[in-house]
Amino acid sequence: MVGQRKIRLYVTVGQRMLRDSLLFQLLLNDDVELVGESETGVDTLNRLSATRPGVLLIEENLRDNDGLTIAESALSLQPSLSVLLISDTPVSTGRLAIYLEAGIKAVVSKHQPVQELMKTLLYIRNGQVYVSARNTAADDTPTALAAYRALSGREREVAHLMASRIPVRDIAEQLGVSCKTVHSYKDRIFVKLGFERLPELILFMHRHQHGATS
Amino acid sequence: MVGQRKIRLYVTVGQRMLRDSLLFQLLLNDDVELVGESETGVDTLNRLSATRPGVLLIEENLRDNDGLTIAESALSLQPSLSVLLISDTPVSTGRLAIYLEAGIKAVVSKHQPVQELMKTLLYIRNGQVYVSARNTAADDTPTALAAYRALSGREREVAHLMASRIPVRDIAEQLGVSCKTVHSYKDRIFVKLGFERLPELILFMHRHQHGATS
DNA sequence: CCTGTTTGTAGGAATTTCCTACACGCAAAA
DNA sequence: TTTTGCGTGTAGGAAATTCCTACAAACAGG
Repeated sequence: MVGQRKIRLYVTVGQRMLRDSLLFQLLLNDDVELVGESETGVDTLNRLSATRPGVLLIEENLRDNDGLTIAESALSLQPSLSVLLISDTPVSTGRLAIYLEAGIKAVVSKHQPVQELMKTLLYIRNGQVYVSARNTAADDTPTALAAYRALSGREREVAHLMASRIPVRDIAEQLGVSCKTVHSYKDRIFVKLGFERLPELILFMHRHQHGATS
Repeated sequence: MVGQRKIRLYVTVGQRMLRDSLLFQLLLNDDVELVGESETGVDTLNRLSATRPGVLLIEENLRDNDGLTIAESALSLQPSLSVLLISDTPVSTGRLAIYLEAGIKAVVSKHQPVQELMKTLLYIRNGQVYVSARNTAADDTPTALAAYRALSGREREVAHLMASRIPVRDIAEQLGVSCKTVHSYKDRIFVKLGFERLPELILFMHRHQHGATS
């Protein structure tokens, strides 16, 4: 129901730290199967036929070459490949058009939240093109913010407590309800905000004041 | 026993994607409390006194200023601050000396694995200086690799299966042991390799061939 | 041969995740 | 105004996970 087969992912990102942290995120999703990774463009092209990825996640600026160029070569080698480009700067409409023209399925800028990357990845998994609503930076979590405002009172309380790392059992005690109930809130909050785990909530709450305890 | 109080962390990283993904990692640790984040140096200095962080994680190259300069200003404002600099390039000994001279507690390069960041953060939490064994890149996971070789046969089997995302219950079945046993292996593997969750193992296994299924 | 460590195996308790349930209240529809 | 329906506060169950502890057989030294 979720989607289709696993995403055979190849990642080409120069800096280890970024590559690692993106991978740690992406690999949390069961549907993502890492088939290869490189730091450079040529290496990527060399290993392409051996790894046969379904999606290539590639940085725009590689030290040996332009990600776009590499992507084009990769596409000619394996036309079924879905390429997701990670650009260093927000992408203008004009530039986006060039990318799409080249056969790239989506572009995400490094100025967008990580979650965008995962979302985009899921969208393009089957070869569809995906143009993010707003790669012009400016507004971050419009969706999540709206969703937050839609939380009920109780849900907000729990969200706030959770973001403060108060253990479920203590929250339950403080609110005078059972742990089960708190878990229910937790589930609902996560579903409503579209989060998967605590750090996302912590960060989100931190970024949006989220007011006082009560 | 673990350590001391929580780490009041301030993060200054320009690109949202990197900042987010680092934060998601760091916030997985209960001891890390995010007190603030900025994209720029001046903003960081402005918010310093209001947030009173214990550790400042700051990029070397900020768009408005040099991370080192900002760090120095921050240190003069709040001498107790532990600064952890994230450099874009591997750090030479000479450069390291300059940094330490300036009062910075540690430097991690973007070419090092993310885990280094967390490790370093924990080390410097109380103001100690921490010089990573090898920021000269070259060898990645020397520790983990050695640890991997030290795994017992059964442990390797389980590690391999887990890295393939085979569910615990299936692994148990395949090996003809109880789920509990598989969990024990899992625990031991994670302890031995120093990992915290599955993506780390998956990535590690992927990077080290680790041979066939059996 | 005695002893300490590793390895294969597993149990228990507490927590978490993922669902389902259900009464109540408010709101829109009829 | 009566009905129908959705959101909200509350909670239970099943399965999975985490974190410990246990323990016998194998092995490694001394």
